[in-house]
Amino acid sequence: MVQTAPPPAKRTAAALAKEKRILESALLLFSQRGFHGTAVPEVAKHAEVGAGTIYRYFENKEDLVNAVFRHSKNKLKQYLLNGVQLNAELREVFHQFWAQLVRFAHENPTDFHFLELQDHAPYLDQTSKQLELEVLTPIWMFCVQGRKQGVVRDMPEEALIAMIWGAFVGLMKAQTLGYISINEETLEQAEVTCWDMLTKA
Amino acid sequence: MVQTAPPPAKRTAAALAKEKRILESALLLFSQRGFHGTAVPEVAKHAEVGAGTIYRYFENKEDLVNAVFRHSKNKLKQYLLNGVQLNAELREVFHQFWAQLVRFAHENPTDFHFLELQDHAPYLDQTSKQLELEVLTPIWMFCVQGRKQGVVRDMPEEALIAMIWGAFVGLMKAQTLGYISINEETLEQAEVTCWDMLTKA
Amino acid sequence: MVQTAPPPAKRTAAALAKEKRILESALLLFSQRGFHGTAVPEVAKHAEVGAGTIYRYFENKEDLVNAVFRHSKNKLKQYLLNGVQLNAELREVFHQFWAQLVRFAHENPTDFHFLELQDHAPYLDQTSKQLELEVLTPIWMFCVQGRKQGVVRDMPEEALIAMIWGAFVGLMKAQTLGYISINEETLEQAEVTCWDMLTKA
Amino acid sequence: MVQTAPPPAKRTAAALAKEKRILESALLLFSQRGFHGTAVPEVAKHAEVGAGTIYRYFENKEDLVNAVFRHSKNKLKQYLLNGVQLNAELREVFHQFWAQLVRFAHENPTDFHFLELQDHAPYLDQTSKQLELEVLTPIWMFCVQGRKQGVVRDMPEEALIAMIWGAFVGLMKAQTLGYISINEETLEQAEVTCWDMLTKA
DNA sequence: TATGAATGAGGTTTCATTCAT
DNA sequence: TATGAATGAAACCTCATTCAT
Repeated sequence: MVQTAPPPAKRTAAALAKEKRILESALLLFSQRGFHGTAVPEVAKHAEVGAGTIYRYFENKEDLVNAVFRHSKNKLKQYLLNGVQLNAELREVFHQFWAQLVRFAHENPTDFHFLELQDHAPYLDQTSKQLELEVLTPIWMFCVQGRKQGVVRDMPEEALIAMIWGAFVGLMKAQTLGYISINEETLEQAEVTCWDMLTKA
Repeated sequence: MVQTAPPPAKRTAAALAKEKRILESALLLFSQRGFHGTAVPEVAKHAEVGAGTIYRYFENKEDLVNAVFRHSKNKLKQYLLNGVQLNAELREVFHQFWAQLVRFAHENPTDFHFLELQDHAPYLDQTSKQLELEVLTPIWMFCVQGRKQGVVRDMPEEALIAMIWGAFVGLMKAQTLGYISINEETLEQAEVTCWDMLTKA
Repeated sequence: MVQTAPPPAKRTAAALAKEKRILESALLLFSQRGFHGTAVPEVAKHAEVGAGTIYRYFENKEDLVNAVFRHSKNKLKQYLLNGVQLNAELREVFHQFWAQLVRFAHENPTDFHFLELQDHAPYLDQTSKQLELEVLTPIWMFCVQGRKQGVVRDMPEEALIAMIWGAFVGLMKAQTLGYISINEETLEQAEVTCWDMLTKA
Repeated sequence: MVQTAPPPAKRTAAALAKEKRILESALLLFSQRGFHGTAVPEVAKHAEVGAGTIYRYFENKEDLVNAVFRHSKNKLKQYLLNGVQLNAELREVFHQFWAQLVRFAHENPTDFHFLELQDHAPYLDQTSKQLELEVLTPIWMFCVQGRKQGVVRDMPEEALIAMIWGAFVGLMKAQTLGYISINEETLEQAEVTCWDMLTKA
């Protein structure tokens, strides 16, 4: 064979790298200025590609933001799915959930900021909305289990989850906005506080 | 002189009414589509004034959104200042804070949505940022008092406040997004939960 | 009355004049370069208005080209409706039709060029397509009448009309492209030729 | 040397086939959407070649459309040159011209549509414009001959040709636009009509 | 030679702001 | 003072053309 086919992996690799740069740039700018406040050419410039190139990878701006959303949400999902052993003792499971949330927010501050500080509803498509629910599933199952064991506080699980999640987000947001500075100790106290939300008589 | 200036009181009244309409329209649209997603002419149309009129009351779009922000935040401030007797017993004070928050969110859903579901940092001016802190002052004082009495959980007040506030916002957000439906009972259970967050184990 | 309302006619007059300038500029450029070959800002520049102004008068480019089409087609319709006495003798009616066509093409060369030398189908809306048929109605009625009187050649009227119309267009097109130069005499000979197309051997 | 140049004959054959595919695709799309309405990458996709490949065969888009034009016009030229015996009797020659036109339009509807329903002037180069005239030459000679024999109507040949051609085009256009449906009989009646245009006293 | 990913100029359209009325 | 028509910069997106592979 004189003319070997070019390794498809290579072409794909370059394309994937470029797509990744675009997604990362979009995530950063969207998280800073919001969807409407971010211009596609700005994303292109930050990703060091031509403006038109973005439209080879994403149908339009809305498709792009959905891709960013899904990417971040999937990352979060992995943290919660892989880092938590659901068959452990309840107190331990909650501890692991908390630790994973902290790890996610620490290792991916931009993703966290993007996911929590915006009202995504207007541009999310069905797939993205579905994903949003999926992420909460393990937490919800954990609550149901706790309820059965009589450990979880007597109120609708969904409301409890929303409050605990909101407490965590509030903590992170306060830090981002510079209202507080969080250290290890505070984080552990916060974890206890949230466990108490979930359970205390 | 054929055209006498109208009595200043009347002019002021009419002007104030017009400014109010502009602020209300801006609040509504900003809360629905965000700052960048809202066009000034749209605000004018909704307020039933000419597009140019808005620029007689506000320097530019950014000035407008700051005015909206301050207006909503001041409203919230009033709820927390006027509706709470700080010299009452701690448990009761917290109960009143909670009731006022609920009342505010219930009576001013658009203001609440606008204040909590957006990342305002990019366009808020110094005055607005100052106001943001002021609103928290009574709550902060309440916490400090509780700390002195040994009732409040042992962790930084600012972090505690951020978490409790976040829990409330999370609850409201979940309702807005349609994840849960909140009734009186759930709200009371949520209040207890937050009190448990605040107080020692 | 101290402050008379501004004469609405005046405001309307200015707006109408501007709309007219836009329509005329669009007609000229569309007729020269076609729909896709003409940029909206070019039209704006030629009409001496801002690019955005066009979108105050027309929803979008397609709406604009439809307005141009209808304007030109209506003009043609008036020539054929007003300038022809349908109750005259057949030979005379045809003569008048011809004269009106010639007058229209002579007095509105750009309209004629636009209407005949483009394939409008892809962007015409229903109203415009309807209008296209209306213009042919008087001619069609004339043919039917001639058929009854046994004067018109024995073949489908629609085909006959298409051929006569095509012959006229071909004549004008040849002149526009510089293949021939038409004088009064030739036009009259052409008229006779078309009458001969219409009538029996 | 591992990679020897392919035999020139083979290369030429493959290249010719590819060029043909490009020309056919361009013809189809240009005829449907016009020059400015057709994107070069679309042509490439339809021809199943890379976008860059087109630029190995044609300098640019304008060069491509000229090639398409010449190709179609040459095809038409062949129909008129090869299918007509100019030394036959006049009535018969005309009949053959007509038959060839019909055959061309029937066998090459896309070419016919492309050639007649667009205003090519803006992008045709000199060679193409020259060709346009060449096609008419046999018809013109036929007219001159007829004139000598006193059979052709007394008016400028060029005008007559333009009208007859226009009549034929009008007939085809009406069919394409769905205004009429043409059968064998109508076509023959149309032929007689055009002969009458050419000759009738 | 053939490809098609990449580009950026330029297309259509929107909108913050101005200004004549 | 109030208006809203007008503007043009800038948004989103397309596409003729190039060039590394």
